[in-house]
Amino acid sequence: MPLPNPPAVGASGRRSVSVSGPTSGKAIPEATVARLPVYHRVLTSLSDRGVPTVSSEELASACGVTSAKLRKDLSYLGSYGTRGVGYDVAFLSYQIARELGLTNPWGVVVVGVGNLGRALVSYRGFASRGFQVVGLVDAHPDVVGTTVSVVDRDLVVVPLEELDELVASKDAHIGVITTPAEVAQDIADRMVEAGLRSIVNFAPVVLNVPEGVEVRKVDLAVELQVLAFHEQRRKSPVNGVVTNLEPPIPTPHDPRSSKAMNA
Amino acid sequence: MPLPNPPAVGASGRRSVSVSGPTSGKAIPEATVARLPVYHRVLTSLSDRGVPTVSSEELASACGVTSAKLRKDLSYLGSYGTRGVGYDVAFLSYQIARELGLTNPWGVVVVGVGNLGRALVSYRGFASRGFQVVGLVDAHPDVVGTTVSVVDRDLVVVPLEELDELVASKDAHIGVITTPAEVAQDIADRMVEAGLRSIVNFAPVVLNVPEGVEVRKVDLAVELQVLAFHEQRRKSPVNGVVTNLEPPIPTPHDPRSSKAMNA
DNA sequence: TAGATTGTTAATCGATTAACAATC
DNA sequence: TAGATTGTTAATCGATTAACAATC
Repeated sequence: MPLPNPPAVGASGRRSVSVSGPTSGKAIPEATVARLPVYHRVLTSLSDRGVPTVSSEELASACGVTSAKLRKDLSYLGSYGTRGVGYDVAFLSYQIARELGLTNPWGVVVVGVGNLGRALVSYRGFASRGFQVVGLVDAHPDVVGTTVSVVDRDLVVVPLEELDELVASKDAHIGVITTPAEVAQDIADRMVEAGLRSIVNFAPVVLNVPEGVEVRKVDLAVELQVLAFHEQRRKSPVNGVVTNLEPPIPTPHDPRSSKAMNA
Repeated sequence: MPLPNPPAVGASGRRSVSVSGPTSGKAIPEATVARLPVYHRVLTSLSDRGVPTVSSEELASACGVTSAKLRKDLSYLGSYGTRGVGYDVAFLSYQIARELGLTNPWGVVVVGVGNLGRALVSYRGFASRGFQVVGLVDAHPDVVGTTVSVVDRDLVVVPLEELDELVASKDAHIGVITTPAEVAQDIADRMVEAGLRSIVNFAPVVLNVPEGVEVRKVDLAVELQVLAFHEQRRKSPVNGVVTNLEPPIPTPHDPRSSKAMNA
């Protein structure tokens, strides 16, 4: 019974995501980790449609990356393809799921049950394999005690004071912040205090967290502003600024009255 | 009347974001562009609190980056600081706003007025300087014709067929997709057809768009999965996989019956 | 002036890419 | 076998970092 190609251990040794690899071995670059969920989703979709195998060219195209990048990314996980054939969809999907830690469920606590929080927990993407909303928290008395239906059942919103208890009793690992910006830092502090080490932050603030706690920020305003930058470039393709002679709006006062504006 | 330090033109010439710079000149790296909105927000906050000047060390700390990175980023825009003093908050804020194209407003059209779409348009972050929701679109007859209050006024949801007309009449430049995944590609096609070149996609699919159209993807599932990866590493710090001897769930069929699983 | 802080340089690091030997 | 496609290499590219000369 021939074993799969043994994962190429050793290699050079870039500094990346701690240790990992198929059964032992190489570190996985952060850029690769961020793409694995996309590969996994597309593979799941192919699997649902009954596609048995896929080439790196086909899969890459469906994922919006180049085939070279895809193959390189997958090579960090091990040798799961077959030369001349491609990848077995179900097998590769499972390997990625395993690498991402999706084979057992992670408990998620959502703090801030306003419009956004409610929208997210009812969002299909949340139910995607490996995650379960195990608690809803809010500080507002009007919201606490109300029932919100998440994917598989109903949850009662609990007050902020019960966050610690909730995290412990439900074995939650991930916190999602959907509060107003003003209170987000306080919520983050409480989450860390409660033992959470992974946070998704939807509030438009930079969170200050201790070493070892990972924060992923989701910010519509940032996305819009990056797009606006490119829109502006489109309008004046050669020389950035269109209305360059408009009146200097802010009048620098403190130092640098010399640095007012230039034509 | 001394002019500000002339922007250092020329330099080496990395390939980055087309052309740009203070009044002419250097390209701005994408990584820098993605951080400018954060700098801008923090500067706005400092300005609101009446802080007149800030050092790169202070600002960097508030933005969650290193001061070296901050200064390098700002150097792409021009020389807007004062050695020995720091940066004038209002002045620097304005320069970044100008660079990002936030000095004139960009019209935004939101397609998909479900829970998420509604939450986003009522979200404060949307009202952040330079953006205005000028249209709401939905395909569902129950939603079309209903009124939704956005930041400054009410908008009536229009049917998908009126997207072209809407984009043209309101001079919209950015499209936001908050529909179910199944229809997102169709919506993207229609947006491109309507003339939009900037899209924010909240649907969990990879959109296929022509050259020149920019898509920013926002995906909670991806964020959660990246965090799950790190959580898993935390559980088994040395050797990635904990339950490595669990039964091989997917049985690869097509090729590679040889590549079943390894211990 | 002396102290503080910027703007820039150069080295390092990580990510991408193209090409191709290995091999199914 | 001949054709197809992976896994890996090496070159390139872009981003980060530390250090410091310039200068307010």
